[in-house]
Amino acid sequence: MKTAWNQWTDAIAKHLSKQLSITVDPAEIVMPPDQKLGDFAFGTFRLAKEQKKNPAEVAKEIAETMVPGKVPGLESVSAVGPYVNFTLAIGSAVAQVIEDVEAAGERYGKLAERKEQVLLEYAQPNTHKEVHVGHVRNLVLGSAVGKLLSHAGWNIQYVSYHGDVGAHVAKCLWYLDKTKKKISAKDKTGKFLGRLYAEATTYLDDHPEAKEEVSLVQQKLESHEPTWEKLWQETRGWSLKEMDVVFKELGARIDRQYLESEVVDRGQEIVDLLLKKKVAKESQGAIVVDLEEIKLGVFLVRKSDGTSLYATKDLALAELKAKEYPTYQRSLYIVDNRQSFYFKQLFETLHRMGFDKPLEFIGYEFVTLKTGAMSSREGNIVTYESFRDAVVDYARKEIVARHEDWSVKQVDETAWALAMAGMKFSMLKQDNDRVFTFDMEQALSFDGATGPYCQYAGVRLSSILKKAKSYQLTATSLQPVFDHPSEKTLALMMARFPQRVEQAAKELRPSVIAQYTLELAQSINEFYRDVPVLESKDELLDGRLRLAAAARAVLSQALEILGIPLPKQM
RNA sequence: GCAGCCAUAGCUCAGCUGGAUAGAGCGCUUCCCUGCGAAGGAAGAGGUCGGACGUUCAAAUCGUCCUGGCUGCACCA
Repeated sequence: MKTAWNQWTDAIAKHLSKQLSITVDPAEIVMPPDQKLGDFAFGTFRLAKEQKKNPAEVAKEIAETMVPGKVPGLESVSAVGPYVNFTLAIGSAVAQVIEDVEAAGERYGKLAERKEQVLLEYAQPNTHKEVHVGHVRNLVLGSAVGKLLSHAGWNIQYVSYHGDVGAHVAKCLWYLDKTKKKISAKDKTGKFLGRLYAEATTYLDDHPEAKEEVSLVQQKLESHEPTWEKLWQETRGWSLKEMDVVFKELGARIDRQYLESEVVDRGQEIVDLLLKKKVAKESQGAIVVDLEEIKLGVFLVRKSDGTSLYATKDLALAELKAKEYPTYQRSLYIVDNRQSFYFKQLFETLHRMGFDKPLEFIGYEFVTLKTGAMSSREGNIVTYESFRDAVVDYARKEIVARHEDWSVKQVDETAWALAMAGMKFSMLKQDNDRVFTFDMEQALSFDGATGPYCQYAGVRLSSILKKAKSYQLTATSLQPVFDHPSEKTLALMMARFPQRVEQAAKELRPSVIAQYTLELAQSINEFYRDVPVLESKDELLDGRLRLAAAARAVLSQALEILGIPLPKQM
């Protein structure tokens, strides 16, 4: 379906093409920097060059000879400098956008459905460690990328991957055993294990001689020694259960949970295969893939003691994914940018072993603190839980201050919606390739460019619509009665949504949608500031209410991509 | 040494498939609630778009070089 926006630019481009006897692409119809100049603009640079004339003159000629009425909905044409500016009539423009949104309903802004499957790997916290704000960025970003691609029509399969074996597990369990910690029922959490892991790390720094003991534990774990195996399975369960809760809270969908333990054996087989195919070779006792000639260094796939490492398992994981999802068209990995070099090596190695399925790496910069990098060693990790609790508490306090009469349930539900908005929006509003400096003080603000700000605009519209229920609507069909510039600004903003979704999906950048949501919220603010909806009469009242409802629908769609709910009240 | 990312207002960031006076938010200075909710809005101060050269009618945007910061680069994950 052609959107209102495309209809306008197409019509203008077509008319210009005809009048000037040249081909004007609709993409050449752009937006002026200031809406006072017009709603659309056409730069005459190319034309002027061809005709060897001054661009301003060309613009003036076009504007003078063009009859606005020839293009439906167009009100006026004017030349400013080298640009021809086009202004739409408010009434019909707004009505057209509302009709678009109403007709599309839930599908507004969504691109044509396609069958192709996309694998999206994200959510890779390890077991036996704490889930911290760094993981939150991954989870929130991954979910948004998935939603974005869904809107663009792809069939997304969300996949998580957890390191449940390896040195860090051995370290944690070794320390648990060594210190003979008493474990109470409430200790059976991933958080508890994460703290143990941190303590173990500190201990080992002071007692490097104990590393041999850890190594021994790791060997016992890898040889499935029954007592250790049992402890491993039990503790892993705590972590996985906790992650499950975290993912659910953040609305991070997982269709298939992969664990390193299920690919480690196959990984070793693949290394043997690579050796046989001479893709890999022995070096200093270890097995590597030499990628020096393409400046990718050497890729270690098996340690000299014969045990596996990350790469060993990732090779097998790629294979397993391809086996379980044989028809996938794209396979995305949402991973910390610090691993981009590693992933280049991995993809190249997969390629050399004959793996020809498409793979894409989506990197994002890490999360740091004002006081410096987060490190379990220094114990300055901001855990997901502490972050969430602080934001929820803050939200609750703000709500109670405004609504003394609300029930506990109402306060809790709304606090949750605001907290999620605050957390997610702050993580999504900036681009992936920017280091995110986590600042609790900033996180605890719902003013300005924040998630709650966006929600507030929607809530205000809801408030108007709710009050309007007592009004008697007289008109049934939408009339082009709109007359305020703020109505048009809002409508044009709504009309731009589909193309922003398309852009964001193409670039895999949820920040495009976050920025759009802010702009839309601002337009909504202008609208209800300037336009007295409930004081309007008859068709105008009806039209404005429908504009408000449509605007709220678009806002809600945009927020949905970001994983942010729109509360009824706040 | 090799590679990747970043550099735009005091701070946090948009804008980057070249185009009209470089935009938000925070903070700061003033205003606006008996008005469809002030988690809002209006106004103001604040910028050599890191630097140089180049391409172009036109560069924050493209290219080259440089500077500064961050991050990777063999037995961690």
